[in-house]
Amino acid sequence: MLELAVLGLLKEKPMYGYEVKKRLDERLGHTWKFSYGSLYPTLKKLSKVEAVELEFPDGETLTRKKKIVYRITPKGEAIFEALLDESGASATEDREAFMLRLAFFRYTKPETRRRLLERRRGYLQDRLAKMKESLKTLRERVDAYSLELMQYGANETEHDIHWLEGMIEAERNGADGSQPGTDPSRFGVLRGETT
Amino acid sequence: MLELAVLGLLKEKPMYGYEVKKRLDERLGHTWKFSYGSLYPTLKKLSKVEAVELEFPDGETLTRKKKIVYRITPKGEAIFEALLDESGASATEDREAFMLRLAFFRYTKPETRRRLLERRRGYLQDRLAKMKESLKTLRERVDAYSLELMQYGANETEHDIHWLEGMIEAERNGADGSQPGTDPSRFGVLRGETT
DNA sequence: GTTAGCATGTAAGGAGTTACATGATTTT
DNA sequence: AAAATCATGTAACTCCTTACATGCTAAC
Repeated sequence: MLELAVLGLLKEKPMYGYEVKKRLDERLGHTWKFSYGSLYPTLKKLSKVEAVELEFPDGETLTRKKKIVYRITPKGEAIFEALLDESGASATEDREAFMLRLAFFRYTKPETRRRLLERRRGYLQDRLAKMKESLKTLRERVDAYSLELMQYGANETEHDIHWLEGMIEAERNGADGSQPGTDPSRFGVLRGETT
Repeated sequence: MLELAVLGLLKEKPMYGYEVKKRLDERLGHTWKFSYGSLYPTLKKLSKVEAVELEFPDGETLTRKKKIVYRITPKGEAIFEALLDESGASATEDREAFMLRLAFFRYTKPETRRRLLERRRGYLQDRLAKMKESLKTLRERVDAYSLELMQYGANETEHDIHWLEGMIEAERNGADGSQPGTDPSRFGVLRGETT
């Protein structure tokens, strides 16, 4: 996960490790968090397989400590694509994995996007049906707190299905040749202007 | 997490490991999942510290394989309470940890419940403010997919704050002596009857 | 001049997963 | 009699966290 996220972000521009974390927190912090204790080892690992290269902004040699800019290499781009493709069950069943893929949708083919969105929708529809079943049979047998939690889950799932539906629709209306991810009007299904 | 969940569920009645997983999936599967590969080692660990005791339903000795009922012991109840109490930052900042606590609210004092709910609300309010800030500054700099993701996050957070507000209110109206978790009318903030 | 935030890293360990392996029981 | 589901378990491994450690730089 972290490798995919880091490479995906470095595609935008070279960055410090610190900045990588800050930006990923901004965009994905809602769904997925990680610590510096996993970030730096990951960057190290990526540089060991030559997916990223290091740069020292002061012009000093590598003896100088602190402040390292990481830049993605062509090999890194290839690894990124491989990781993005390798989206088996995890990318549809795991919320975090799915959201991470969504964050990098602009690097995927329209067809890949549609497939992922529809699989996720299908999975959630399935789960929603099961949740409603459980709610029916358990309504009298569990306490109010557990029930509230289950109801919350069902509501959220329903909401998510709606959201996905809107995005699938938007993909359909924009997938005929327009550049991916440049037209904001295709989205905003749930926008509701919170300001 | 798993230890807390398993002990909490076993407080209801003795069960097979298999049943433990099924029931936890029903109630918490929306937020939190686990595999049998972690369940059985956990049960083993719990029995090693005498938090649970084993029972063989066929009346056979332990030579007989398969089908083991686990029953929580007084020591297990103590461990459960300790784990439930030890809710530092994780229980308010980590969605899964918070939801797990919520599932066992009926075993906590009204005061503990109020504290947890309010801390979680405070945390989400904080994050929402930061998310809105990010949205403002990033609106022109990131692609539509990332933006949609961030907007989704903000919407969901707002929704969650509302939900918590309803529960805090419900706690206030029901915390004056009524048995915890027995009056379903205190809830249903988001119910909306999905059937 | 001290607090807050920027910036990087490591060692030990926790909490799970995946894949495998086995066999009983129920349903079709 | 085959397939699904019930039921239990282990070994190797992955991914990440926590706690620690260091030092720079900007703001107040």
